[in-house]
Amino acid sequence: MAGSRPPARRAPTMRDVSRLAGVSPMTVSRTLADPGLVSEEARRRVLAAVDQLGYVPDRGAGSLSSRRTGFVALIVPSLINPNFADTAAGLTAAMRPRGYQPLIGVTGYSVSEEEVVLRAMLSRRPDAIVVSGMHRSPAARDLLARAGVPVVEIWDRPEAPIDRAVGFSNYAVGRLAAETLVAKTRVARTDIARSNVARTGAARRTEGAVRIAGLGPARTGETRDFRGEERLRGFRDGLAAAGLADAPILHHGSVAGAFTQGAEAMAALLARGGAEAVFLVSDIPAFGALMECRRRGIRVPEDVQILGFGDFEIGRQCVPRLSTIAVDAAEIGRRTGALVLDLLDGVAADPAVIDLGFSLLLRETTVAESGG
Amino acid sequence: MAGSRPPARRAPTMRDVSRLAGVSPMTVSRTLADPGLVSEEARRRVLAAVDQLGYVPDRGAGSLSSRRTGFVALIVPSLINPNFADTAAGLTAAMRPRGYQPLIGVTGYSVSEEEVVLRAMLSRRPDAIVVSGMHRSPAARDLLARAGVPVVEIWDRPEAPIDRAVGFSNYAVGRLAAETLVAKTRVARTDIARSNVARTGAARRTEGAVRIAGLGPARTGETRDFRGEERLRGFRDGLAAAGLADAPILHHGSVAGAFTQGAEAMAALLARGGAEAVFLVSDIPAFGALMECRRRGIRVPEDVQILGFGDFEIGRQCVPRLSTIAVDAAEIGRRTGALVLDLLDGVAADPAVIDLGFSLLLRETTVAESGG
DNA sequence: AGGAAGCATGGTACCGATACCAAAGCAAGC
DNA sequence: GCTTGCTTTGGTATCGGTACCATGCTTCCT
Repeated sequence: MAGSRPPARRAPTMRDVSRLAGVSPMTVSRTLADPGLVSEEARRRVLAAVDQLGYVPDRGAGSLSSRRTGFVALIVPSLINPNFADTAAGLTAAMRPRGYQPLIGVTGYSVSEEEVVLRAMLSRRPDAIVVSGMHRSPAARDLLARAGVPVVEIWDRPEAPIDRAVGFSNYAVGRLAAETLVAKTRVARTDIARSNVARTGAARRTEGAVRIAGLGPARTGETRDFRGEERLRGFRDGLAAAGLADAPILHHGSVAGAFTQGAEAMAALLARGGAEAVFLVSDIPAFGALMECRRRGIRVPEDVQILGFGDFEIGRQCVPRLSTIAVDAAEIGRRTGALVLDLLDGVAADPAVIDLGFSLLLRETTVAESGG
Repeated sequence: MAGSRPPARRAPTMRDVSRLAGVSPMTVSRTLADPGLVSEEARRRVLAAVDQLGYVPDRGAGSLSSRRTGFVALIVPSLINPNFADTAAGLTAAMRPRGYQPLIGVTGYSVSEEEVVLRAMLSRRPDAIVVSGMHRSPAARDLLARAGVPVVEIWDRPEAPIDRAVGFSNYAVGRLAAETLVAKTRVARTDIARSNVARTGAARRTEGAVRIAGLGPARTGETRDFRGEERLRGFRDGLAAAGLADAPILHHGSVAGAFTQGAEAMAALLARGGAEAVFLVSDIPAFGALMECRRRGIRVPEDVQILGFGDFEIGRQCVPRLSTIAVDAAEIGRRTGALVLDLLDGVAADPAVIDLGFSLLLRETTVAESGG
């Protein structure tokens, strides 16, 4: 009958293989771990026995003895966020050929949950730990510092890393966003003045205070998007440096359902009088904001310019294509994987902090450079 | 200096805790596993020692002895696909409160890779295995059947499950898609005839053969999206049942970069004369197709109706909102988690195959029911 | 020829927890 | 008072591998 399992007869062990092959268990172990150590003849017999029995080694048992588990803990806020999914995929791809298995822990952006997840990971004795961001509870930081294995903080650029870091400065992303929108607003006004369009909205925009807004996560509550907050902080500072200290910065709620949050934040901004240009801390809410504009017949970029962050696939595909500040999420994963492998091999030549940087991708939700 | 780790002094063991607390290791073990078994006094002393030493039990060692690892293997084609990410999140949420750790394996839709990943998982001796879909290599199926632990196939509705299954019939989804588009095409023609619009394209559509198309994955190659293929098969059969056996079914390539694939497939379809209505096997390429239409000034749903699958967040947010056939990906994960817990507790009351069904969500990329 | 060095193999002692059984301590029942 | 049974605790073996050391044999060198 479907649904029944064979009575769980014990899986064959190395001892079973060794008996069948007529060698000692040690020879079986060596054959599987480093075939070069055993004779051609022994290897042949062992592999035949492995095949015949369908033997799959128990790495848990091996780990206990060798004190290497082959696990790499990866703790991220969410797997739904394509950025972290990409990073997880990149890390996995880099490490699986060497037999490492990622242990993925998801915190749901919760500070307290990170600690719980971290404890669960540590009980599996990972050979290395990869965590996102640089902000965490003191207890969590302490657990990491005492873990006795390589620790890599990713997706940020800590001043004082616990051990290593692979990422970029979220604060600098925000600064660049501010500078970009300040410049683009100037371009837009020039274009409008030059083309002498008599539309009310456009006409109004060529005079008066520059209106640039930022939309990002709230800085309170149990769930926190610290990296988004950093970008928003950099953005605010960047605007202040350009003399726009009173620019509206609107905060939306929890990071879950980010599409909707972007739409709602944009609606709130419009209710407050709108803006000429808006920075959103992620492409996901930026897409939501873009769609909100479309629903209301607000033209992008003519009426409102939109700048996102992350270079998500969705921003490349939508119409108009989203201008964004790009980071290579998969590369963060791959680079972290390579670094971890080096550290585990004792070949740690890299600097403590690897800054992968970011790049500005001006597409269709910001205005083009003023021609001539 | 940043980047240096403390010399990896051995982590404290249960023995260290027992010495500090003045009890035997067994009492420590019991305190942690089932506190009700030890006296108030002993429990207090043990917990204090645990706290003082920062002891984290080694579950690998425990597993070896108890023959329960607390791992649940989850093998999916991709984590980038939000559907599987949602399912993974749902499964994780359901199982973590009971101390189970998901071991996520990603196959990249590759048949041969699934076998490799499965072997890697088996070497960790998971207490249960969850795999997506029902199509796999004979060797992989054999490994699963002999694993000696509960096996749950998800995201499909196998006739002969290896053990258990939680999902829905992808074939039936395709049939429903066909029926839906046949009906919707009739509605659209009626509307157009009634409103007497003189537009060339519209006029042409009220006569001649119904043109309904399907866009989905190729059925060859090393990477296969079997579930998408099933939906497309059901769609083709559904059209044939409606007398449209010669409807164009276009296949796109690898499942990676599905946004672009949808756009390209739509472009190819338009090059072949277009269609009145199109079914795409996932919302991701459906969104790509929708944007391709927008780039070309083709109106949706007036000129082309689009129906997707999956009810992804993106389809809820985009303009126009995507009509789709919805499945609850997170619920598949949660339900699977609950089933696995029951099986591990020996409370297996559920039927071998749990069909969660699906539902039709008619939003804005298909025409509304004809008024009156 | 004698000894050093290297290769292939095996034996033994763990790794750090839990299962299982034994036993001590104590209260209740006759 | 002694047995019975429950609660609480501890000792010992073991889970399935690998580290480490020892051994037998061959090869090569002086």
